[in-house]
Amino acid sequence: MLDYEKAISVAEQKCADRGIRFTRRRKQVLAVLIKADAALSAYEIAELCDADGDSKMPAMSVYRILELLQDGNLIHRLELANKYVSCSHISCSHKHKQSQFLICDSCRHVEEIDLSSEAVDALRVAASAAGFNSISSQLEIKGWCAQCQPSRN
Amino acid sequence: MLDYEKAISVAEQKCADRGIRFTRRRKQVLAVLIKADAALSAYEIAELCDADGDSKMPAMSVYRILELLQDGNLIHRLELANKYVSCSHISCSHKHKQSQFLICDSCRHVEEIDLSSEAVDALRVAASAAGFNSISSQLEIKGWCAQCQPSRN
DNA sequence: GTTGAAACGATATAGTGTATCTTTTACTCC
DNA sequence: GGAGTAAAAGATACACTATATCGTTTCAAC
Repeated sequence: MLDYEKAISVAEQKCADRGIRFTRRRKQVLAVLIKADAALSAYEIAELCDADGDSKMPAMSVYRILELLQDGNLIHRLELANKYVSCSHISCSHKHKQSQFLICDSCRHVEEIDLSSEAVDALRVAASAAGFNSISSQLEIKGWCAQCQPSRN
Repeated sequence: MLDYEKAISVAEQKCADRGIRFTRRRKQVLAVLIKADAALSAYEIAELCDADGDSKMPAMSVYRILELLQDGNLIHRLELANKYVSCSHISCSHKHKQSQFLICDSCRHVEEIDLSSEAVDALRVAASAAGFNSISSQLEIKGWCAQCQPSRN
């Protein structure tokens, strides 16, 4: 899990750089995602904000804020399963054009990994052979983490 | 695109083997998927059945039939994009435990490919290093086919 | 304080999918 | 051929994910 305090301060700085506010709502959403350390749906995020805070978080706000956080590279949207996860590189200077995710099909824990360039090249070659000139910079792979044994395949 | 007649006859045989009927509705859904040669949503399939046939195809029936066809390994469900596609191996004896798909983000054309064992191994190794003991037997990769240039990444 | 843009709230609605119950179809047994 | 039976299909309701739109609030600059 990320260093929470550091991630929040980085997020504050990034918002300042973009000339936008890092409001209570935005902080709530990011905090929930960081603390969850798993992929959450927008509505799950709203519920956790409700539980955490004082006032009700509308789902619409969550969607707006998720989009904003995504534009700031603070979170990622996982298309497999329609869920969202905090970027594991918020608080490091590491630039990453590519995003690769392992998603546990059981507990939804997400690991953001760096595939070897050989592995990525192998995918590109296979894609090229099948007539695909380019592949997405985001790769999502479902699996089962060490804590969860595969129940199905 | 698949040999339509052959694929249908194989599907008939597979249903007979399972002791279930290959009804008009089931044939309609499979036929639409084979002829489309692209990933379709359940509701798109229903619409195409409507256009093709004489009576209205209810969406619920489509979902039921898709599940049944999937159980018979006649089609695949693509979780990226919530769409369905006919199995490219319907009419060949080729057994495939693994399924790997390239999905064009623009035209939704799907290629079912066979990754080299080296590429798959590289993914497994990376997953293992990140604490994932096993990965899904279905891999979905978004990209852009030769006809569609990448508009975004 | 006024103003204006950003942020948020609220409602409506579209798309995807599941649950449940009823009706129809088709096969078997007589 | 007709009744009984189970599979298949129809129909309705509803949950979840997501977007569109419009009104309201907040906050910083002036």
